[in-house]
Amino acid sequence: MKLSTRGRYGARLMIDLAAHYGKGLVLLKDLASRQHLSAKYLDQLMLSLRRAGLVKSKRGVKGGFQLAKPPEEIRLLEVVEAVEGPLDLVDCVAHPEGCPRSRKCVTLEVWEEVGREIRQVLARRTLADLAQRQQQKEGAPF
Amino acid sequence: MKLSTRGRYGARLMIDLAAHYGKGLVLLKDLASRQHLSAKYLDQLMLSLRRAGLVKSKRGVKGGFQLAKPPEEIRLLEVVEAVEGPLDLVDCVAHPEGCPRSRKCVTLEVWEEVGREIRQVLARRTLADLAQRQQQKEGAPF
DNA sequence: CAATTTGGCTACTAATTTTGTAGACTATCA
DNA sequence: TGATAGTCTACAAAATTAGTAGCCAAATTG
Repeated sequence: MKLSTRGRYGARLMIDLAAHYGKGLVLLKDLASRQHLSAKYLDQLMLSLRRAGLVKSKRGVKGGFQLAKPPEEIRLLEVVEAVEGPLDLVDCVAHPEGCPRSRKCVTLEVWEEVGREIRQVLARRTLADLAQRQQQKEGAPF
Repeated sequence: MKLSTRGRYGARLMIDLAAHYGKGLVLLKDLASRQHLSAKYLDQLMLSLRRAGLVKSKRGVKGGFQLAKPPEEIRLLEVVEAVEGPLDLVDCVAHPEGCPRSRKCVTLEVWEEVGREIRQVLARRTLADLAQRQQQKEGAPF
């Protein structure tokens, strides 16, 4: 019941990109060194984020990454689902037909409800919110 | 971000025990065959549930298991946490001192909030609720 | 156009976690 | 005292996650 590194790193990555929004492209290696993460691994996360339509990239000498839309329009939920896959507590929520018990399963309903709740919390936060809070914290003494 | 089999089986186990509450001890092997699970694996889950004070057991010839308190007083949250451990999305919620970033980490707050929400949903359901719903569903045509 | 930079993508390996099994031990009852 | 049934630790197999390697494709610059 833990978020994997993909979700955690993905969130940090996108908040970083949000902080640089409107200031041109950001290099993957800069992102990696700022966040103390392996560039090669971030590379993979970027693949997912790009395919989900959350970041745009440009290759070659003056290349880099940037958010595909303003940080106000990107919710943390989208980011996490892009890199982690659907946020359900159990697979049978998405594929109830695979389980013969699903029709008579009381716990299934509960797992569904928890999933909805998780998505709601994550959908409340946009990258703009988070980037702003981040900046406030940076300024604080510690 | 999935619940493991421990949480899923644990819930089914306890709902089964709730349905038999007040009717004497239940044998592990009966529990296992009713739920189509390995007795040896359930054995382990029972260990956790007993240590958490949720079930009582008796050894020997007329032994078996039963809930340690009435089903109305056991919440799904207790069951899941007993077999899965603390329901936090990230470890740094429980151990922020291990991460140098924790003080300035904006995502930490979000993960904490999600954790609270998950616990709230699971705390709303008691084993009595679930066992009753279960019985209703059993009776239904399909 | 050739060299260099930077992202795109696939495949693989290593580490970790999850899922289960084996087996020896202990209590209880007839 | 022998059979039954829970207790507990350790181990093994399977699955998932985390991270690396390496080659390809596009853009820029000289």
